[in-house]
Amino acid sequence: MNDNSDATTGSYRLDDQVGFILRRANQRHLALFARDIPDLTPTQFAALAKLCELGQASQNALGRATAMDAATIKGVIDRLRKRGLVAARRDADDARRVHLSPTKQGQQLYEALLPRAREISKETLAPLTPQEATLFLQLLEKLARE
Amino acid sequence: MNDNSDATTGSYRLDDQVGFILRRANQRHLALFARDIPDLTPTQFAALAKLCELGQASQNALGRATAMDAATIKGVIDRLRKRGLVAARRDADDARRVHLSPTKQGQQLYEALLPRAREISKETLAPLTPQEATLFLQLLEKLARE
DNA sequence: CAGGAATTGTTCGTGTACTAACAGAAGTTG
DNA sequence: CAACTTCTGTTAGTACACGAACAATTCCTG
Repeated sequence: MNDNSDATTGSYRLDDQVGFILRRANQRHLALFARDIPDLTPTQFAALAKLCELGQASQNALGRATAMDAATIKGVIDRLRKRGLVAARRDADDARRVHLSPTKQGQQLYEALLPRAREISKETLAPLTPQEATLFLQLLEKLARE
Repeated sequence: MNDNSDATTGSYRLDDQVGFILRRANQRHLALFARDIPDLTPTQFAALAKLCELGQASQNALGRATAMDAATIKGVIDRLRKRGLVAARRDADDARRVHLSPTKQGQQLYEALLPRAREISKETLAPLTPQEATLFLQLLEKLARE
């Protein structure tokens, strides 16, 4: 009964902990992204991509759609606006809201980067067989939910 | 042949990309950690845990063992030193090196937190069955390698 | 409709994370 | 042994990421 699978007894090796391996897997993905798309961070690309998917959104709504809190999405959008990829204006119906939409330039950049973005996902999963990759994504999605 | 599994054609949905889900999974883990161990960040705990496992290490070597670059591990160690959890002294044999070891307090804190750390790993994997969790960790490790 | 509650966005502070550039020490090789 | 290279740690700069506190606006409910 000392097989280390119990959460309260047995040895604890940092290298075997989900959190630690998750962090390293994320690091590897970030490195691939930075190599293939150096002009945009993964976070910035996520915000731009989701905004292009949606067509438009308020700032906080875009943050929720991309799993960024209000403080984080603000910085990301500020940088995308500064580069002319995203347009912002005050919402007419709700004076609190900032209405966001991709600029033509933002839309074009997004579409131009799509092949590379697909390639990055592929490379990230390259250590797995196609069957393993499919299964992995299903399990990972379960972990991420909530 | 338009099943979206090709890396160069088909639709691209942000929500289905490895990198995006990986980031969300990591976020969920970080939230669990912060809830159960509010006094230490996951990174700080990783550095302390690995240093306790090894007994001692140079600063950069500890960084490599915990997947942190030189700039990152410095900040982490600075904070652990400030809290009296890690002791540092210049290495006698190699004047470049900073020799690190856990203090008695650091060792005690590490051991006191172990049950909670195990619980966090367990909670993180809770959405999966034990069989799924084992498989998931194997696949994740493959992705993280390199 | 008035007053409390919830939402939106902003700011501040702390903590990763990585790049680039640097200085000093140690190792390698002609 | 001298030049080159590598390794160690440090600093500066940029970019997430989150909690907490805040003001303005809108919503809800009595």
